[in-house]
Amino acid sequence: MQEKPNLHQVARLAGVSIASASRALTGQSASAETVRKVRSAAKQLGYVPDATARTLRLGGTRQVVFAVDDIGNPNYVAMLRAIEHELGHRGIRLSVSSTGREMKQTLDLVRSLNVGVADGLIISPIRVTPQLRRALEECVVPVVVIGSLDKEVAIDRVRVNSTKAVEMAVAHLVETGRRHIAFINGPLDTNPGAARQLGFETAASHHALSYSSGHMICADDFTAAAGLAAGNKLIKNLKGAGEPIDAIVAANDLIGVGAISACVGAGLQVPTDVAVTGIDDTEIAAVFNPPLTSVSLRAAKRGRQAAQLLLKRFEEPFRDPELLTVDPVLKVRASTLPPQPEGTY
Amino acid sequence: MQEKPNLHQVARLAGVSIASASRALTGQSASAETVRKVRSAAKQLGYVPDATARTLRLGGTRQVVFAVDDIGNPNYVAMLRAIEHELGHRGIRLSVSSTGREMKQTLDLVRSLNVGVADGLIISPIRVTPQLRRALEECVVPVVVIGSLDKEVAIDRVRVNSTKAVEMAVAHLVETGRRHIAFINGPLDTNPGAARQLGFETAASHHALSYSSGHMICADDFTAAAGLAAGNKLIKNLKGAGEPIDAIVAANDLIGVGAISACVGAGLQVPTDVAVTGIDDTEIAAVFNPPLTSVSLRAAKRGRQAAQLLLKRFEEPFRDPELLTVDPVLKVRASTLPPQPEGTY
DNA sequence: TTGTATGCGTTATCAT
DNA sequence: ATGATAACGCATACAA
Repeated sequence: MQEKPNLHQVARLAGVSIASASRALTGQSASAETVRKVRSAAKQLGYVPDATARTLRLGGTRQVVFAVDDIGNPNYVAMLRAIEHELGHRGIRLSVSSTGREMKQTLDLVRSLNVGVADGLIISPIRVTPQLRRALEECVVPVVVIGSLDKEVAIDRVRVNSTKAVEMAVAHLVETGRRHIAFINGPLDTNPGAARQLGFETAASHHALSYSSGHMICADDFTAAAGLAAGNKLIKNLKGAGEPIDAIVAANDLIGVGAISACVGAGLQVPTDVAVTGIDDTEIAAVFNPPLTSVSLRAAKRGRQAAQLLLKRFEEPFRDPELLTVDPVLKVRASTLPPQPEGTY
Repeated sequence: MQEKPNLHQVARLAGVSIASASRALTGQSASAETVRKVRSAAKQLGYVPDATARTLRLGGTRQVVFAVDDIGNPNYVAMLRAIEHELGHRGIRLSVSSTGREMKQTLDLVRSLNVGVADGLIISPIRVTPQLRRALEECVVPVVVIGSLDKEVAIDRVRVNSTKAVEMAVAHLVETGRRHIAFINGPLDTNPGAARQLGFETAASHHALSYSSGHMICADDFTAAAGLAAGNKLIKNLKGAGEPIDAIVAANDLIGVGAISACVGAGLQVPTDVAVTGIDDTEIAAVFNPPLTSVSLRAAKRGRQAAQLLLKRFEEPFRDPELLTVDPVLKVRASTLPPQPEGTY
C-alpha cells in the first residue's frame, strides 16, 4: 500500500510537459526519445493512470452492473459467467449485485446508476412493480432486462417461454406414464411463478389431468430449502387424501432437489414411486441423486445475448429496442425413469 | 434513458451560484430559502450528483471488490452475502469478480485496483504464487485475504484451519465405525488442497488407518462434476483391489455430492456401504440425498470478519495487520449414519 | 513534435 | 450566508 503518483510527477521526472507525458503513454504523436523517457519515468514511479479522472474526462466508466435477486441461484451464476465472458473481452468490468427480496434495494440500485457508477445495467428481476418499471425506463444508462416486464416497454430484453417449459415437463411426465402430477411452484407474486403456474394449469387441462388444489403448492422461495419445506407440506397434505401422486413438477431445480429430499424423507422412491422434474438445468441437476430431469432455460445463452444487446446499444444509442427469445430444451435424466421400464412387460 | 443535468444547471434554474447549490444539497450552511429553491430545482431537473466527479474531488470510490476463483461455489456465495450485508450499511457497493483458474486474470484484477476503481479488496484465492503475493503487497488500496498466504506477509487476513477440518471428518468416521477411508481431494497445487491433504494424512496415521495411495485421488476442480468424475475413478481403481472402502472424505461439499452420485451409480449405498463427508457445510449439504455430513468452515463468519477488517483499516490505515482465525464445526447428517445403527446388536 | 491552457462535475477555500 | 475560484487527475484543442 503505497502512494499513488500522478501524471504531473511522471512528466517532471521525465523532463517533459504533462501533455507530452500523456501523449507518450496513450500512444499519440510523440518522439521516440520522449516516449522512452516518459515510459521509463512512469515505470520508475509505478505510475498507473487514475481511472476516476480518466472517466471524468472521457465519460464512460467501462463498468456494467448485473443485478439479480439471488446470486446463490446457480441459474444466475450461469448468466453471470456468460456475461462476464462477453464483456471481459472489451475490457469492461462487471459488478454483480445480489439485491435480495427487498424491492427497495432493487430500486435503490437502479437509481444509483444515475450517479454514473456504471455505463449500463443488465437486470433479471423476478418481481416487477410499476415503480421498478419506471425506474428502469428513466435510467440514464442503457438497460437490458433478462426476463419478463408484464407490460411492453421500450427496453432491450431477452426472454424465455417458461410457461412452455412447464408444459414440456408435464408432457414428458405424461408420455412416460405419469397421471397424478403435483406442482411445486415458487412464490406466485413473481413473474416466473406466475408464468409457470399458467404453464401447469394449461398442461393439466390439455392432458385432461385430474388435479385438486391440494396438488399445487408454492414454496416461499426459489431455493432448495424452501423446496424441501414445500415438498414436506405437499406430502403431508396428500396423505390419505384420495389417490397418491406419481410425479412432481418443480418450478426450478433447487425446489426440485428439495422436493426429492422430501420424498426420500417420507419413504417415497424417486423415480419408482414418484418422478420429479426441475427447471433451469443447473449443474446440480446432473449430479443429484438421482440425476434430475430438467428443462433448460438456456441461462448462459440468455446472458450472452443480453451482453451483446447492451454492447450494441452502446454503439447505437437510439436504435429501436430489441426483444430476443430463446427456446427451452428438455433434458431427460433418471428422476423421471418410467415406473415400469419401457419395453418390459 | 435521458440526459444527465449537472449542478451548474440546477444553480442557474434556482437562481443562485453553483457554490450555494452545492452547499444547499450537501447540507452545509445555507438559508432556508436557498435550500428550498435549490431542492426544488434539483427535483425538477432530476439532478443526481455525479459519482465520478465527486470521487475525483473527494477521493474514495465507496466501492470494494470481492475476488474469488469461482463464484459458482456456494461457499463463496455465503461469504459474499455476509460481506455485502456488512458493507451495504455503510453505503459501500460491492463488486464481485470471479477470476477463474487463470492466475493472469487474478493478477490483472489486483493490479487494476491501482487505477482507483475501488477503495479496497477482499480476496479469497485458492492458488497463491509469489507474483500474486507481491501484487497484493504492492496494492495501493487496503487488501484483506480470506485464506492462506503460505509465507507470512503484512496483510490483514482471516483464516480457518482446514487441515483440522479434515481431521475432524476422519475422526467422526472412525468414531462411527469406519476403518477403510478414501480421500477425494481437490487439486493439490491449491492452498486448500495442500492443507486438506496434510489433514488427511495426519489423521490417517493418527488413527493407524491403513490406506494405500489408491485411496487418495484428486479431483480436477472443487466442483460437483469433478467430484463425480473423481469418484468414478476411485471406485474403478479400488474394484477388486484388496479391501473395499467404507467411507469417503471429500475436500468440499461439491466434490462430496459428486462422490455420492458416483457411489450410487456404482450400486453402493450411502451411508450403508460407504459413508461420505464434505467440507464447507453449504446449503446443498442439508438438502442432498442423503443429507451430507460436512465440516463447516464458517464462510459467512469469515466474510463478515473480512469486511470488518477492511472497514477498520479504512479508519486506521497504519494499524498493524491483523490475523483472525475461526474454528471449523462438524455438522453430522445422514450420509455418515453408522452401518449398524449404534445401540443395536 | 511540443507546451499551454481549458474543461470534465464536484466540493472546499477564501473573501465578501 | 453567499459568490467567485481553485483544485482533484487526466486528455485534448490550439498555438508554437
